[in-house]
Amino acid sequence: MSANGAPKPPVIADVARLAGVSVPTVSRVLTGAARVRPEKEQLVLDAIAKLNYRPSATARALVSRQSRTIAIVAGNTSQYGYAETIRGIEEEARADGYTVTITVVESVDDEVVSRAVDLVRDQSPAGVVVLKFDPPGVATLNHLPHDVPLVAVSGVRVRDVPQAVLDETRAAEALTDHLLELGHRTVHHVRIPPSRREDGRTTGWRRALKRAGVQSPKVFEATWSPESGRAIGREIAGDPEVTAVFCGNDEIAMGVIKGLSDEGRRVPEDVSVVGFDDHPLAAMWSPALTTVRQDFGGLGGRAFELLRHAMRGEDAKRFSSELPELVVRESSGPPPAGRGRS
Amino acid sequence: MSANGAPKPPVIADVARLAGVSVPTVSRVLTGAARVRPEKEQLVLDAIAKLNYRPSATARALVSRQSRTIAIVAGNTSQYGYAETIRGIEEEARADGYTVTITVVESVDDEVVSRAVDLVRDQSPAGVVVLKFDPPGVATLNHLPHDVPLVAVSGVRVRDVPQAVLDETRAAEALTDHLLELGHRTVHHVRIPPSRREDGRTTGWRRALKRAGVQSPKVFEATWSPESGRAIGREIAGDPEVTAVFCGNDEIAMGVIKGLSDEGRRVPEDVSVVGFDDHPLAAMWSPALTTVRQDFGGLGGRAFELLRHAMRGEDAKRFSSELPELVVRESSGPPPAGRGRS
DNA sequence: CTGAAAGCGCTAACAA
DNA sequence: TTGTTAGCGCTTTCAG
Repeated sequence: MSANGAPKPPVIADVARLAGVSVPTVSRVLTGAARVRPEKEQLVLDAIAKLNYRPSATARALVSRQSRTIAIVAGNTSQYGYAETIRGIEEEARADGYTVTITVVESVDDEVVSRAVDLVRDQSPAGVVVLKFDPPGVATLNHLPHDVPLVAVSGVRVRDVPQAVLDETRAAEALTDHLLELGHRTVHHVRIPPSRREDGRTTGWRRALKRAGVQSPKVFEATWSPESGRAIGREIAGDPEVTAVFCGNDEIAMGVIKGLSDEGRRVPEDVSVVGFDDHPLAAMWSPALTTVRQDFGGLGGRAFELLRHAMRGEDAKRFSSELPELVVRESSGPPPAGRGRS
Repeated sequence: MSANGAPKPPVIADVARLAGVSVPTVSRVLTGAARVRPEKEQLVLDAIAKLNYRPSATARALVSRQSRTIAIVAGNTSQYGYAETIRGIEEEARADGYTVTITVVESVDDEVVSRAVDLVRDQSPAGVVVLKFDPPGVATLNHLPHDVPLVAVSGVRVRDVPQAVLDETRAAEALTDHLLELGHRTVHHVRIPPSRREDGRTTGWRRALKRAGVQSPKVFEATWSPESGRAIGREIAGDPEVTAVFCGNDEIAMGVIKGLSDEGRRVPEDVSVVGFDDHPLAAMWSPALTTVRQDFGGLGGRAFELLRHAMRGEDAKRFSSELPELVVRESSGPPPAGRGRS
């Protein structure tokens, strides 16, 4: 138990000693905060290499009052869109030497939200990205301290916070237009749990319908589970008025198609069904799904980009939007004979 | 710029002052390290509440040399199994007041791996969970310092490190047996990228075949993308010998089915196809997928459980295994007439 | 350009 | 039981 008890990692003082300089000098070459005579700098560099020294992130965080950490707050992490967005953020952050933490907020319950907020604050992160695709995300966003760089990621723009969005509203319009152009009289909508009163997907659908002069029919409410889509599919199978359905995401669309086929209705011959996201399995589905491609990974990357600006204190870029691309495949087609627009 | 420059968060000294006690006393009630007279304790508690004080995790980490952070290392994060496992870990960890960080290792490249290892070390995490479902995970595991509590998560057991596993080998055997019992002469296998020479899924398949006295046919190699499964499906569509296919995961199975149907072959009438994982969409598929249910979320939870033991220094629990459950649905059936076992 | 001194917020050791 | 004194490893004044 002498020279052996765990080979403690080298600290800055060890480097200084080995290089024959003072601790602050080592610090200076580490941070580049001030110029150091080249020869000494080399000595320090050699010592660092020799000892395989790494500065303590913790100590740095203590003195600078912030860590090289980005906190991601999300209401969900395993859902495709969330997972991909997180991956995108992590990738960019890692390239910049940041570590990302994940904090999930499971509900809008005050207790839960404030616990999550505390967890985030305790990390004194250099920045925070909140995925506000759902109510928990939104709730948390509102309780987060405003003294730390913050960006939100979502489908619709709000004020106050820099934001990376996918223009879901316009994408939903395009999708609805596509169905209308195929000759359908109207388009029904199955929505996923909205992040607030109404999401861009629903708004875009409504807008396209209005522009075409048709009144929006009653909205069907799905959960995040494909099973809920299936139930709705079964339900609408009996209604001949329904010839086109726009679903909140691909997974729900798959469920709806399943439910429809449970009842013997064919897609797209009897009813057209379109999704949203271009899930990796969308093209594998039978029929292959017509949908809209969302680059969630890129969205995450753009969010980090915005955050980087905010962390630098540059207030310039506060908004980054992108229009998803319409992908027409097999699940959409003209309405059955006699049921189209006159 | 006087009493206004950002309302700095209260520190322990503020609490001590307000409560009229010394700083260490506050620390004592915070940590419970030593008994404090109840009346003073109350004073401290009041002050803490009044100031809305939260101890600095950073300062604590500096002195204790470790943070309330769990680092998760993974080769992938958006894939269903990974994402769910991560969710499971995070959930348990959060309940214990830990924050989780994600570090992804994109390849087995030395540079990449050591960068990831550094990123992890810099956090001085209280523990590390590595998802060694793939080569990058395995590679990183081997380079991680052994002086921090570590647990691995995977499908097969290895020595040295505490581990939470799903018994994929036995599950694969059960699935293969199921196909054999249906009357198929042999079962073909499409595998996903293995974490090492061979994974449990492949081993179990081989073992079941051997037990049945049939030689294992050539293995088809898929990537993580369903598209690769589709290509393989098209390829095997022409081979009448192939009547049953066991795929490395559900997504690949969906791809294979798509490829088969591209070529006009029906599932399960012409060929049976089974997957692995019980993906949320497996039941929505047409035909609904026969597969094996894996509780990835639970797996993550058990991994954290193991880690908690390791962090406490208890060396007791070092292994946690669970047998996935066979789920027979529609994609498997007897071989076509004349092509079954004599 | 460089070193000595101070201090980030907290816990641990030591007296009292 | 409690306060005083030392640091944890680093960056930041401040002299020189």
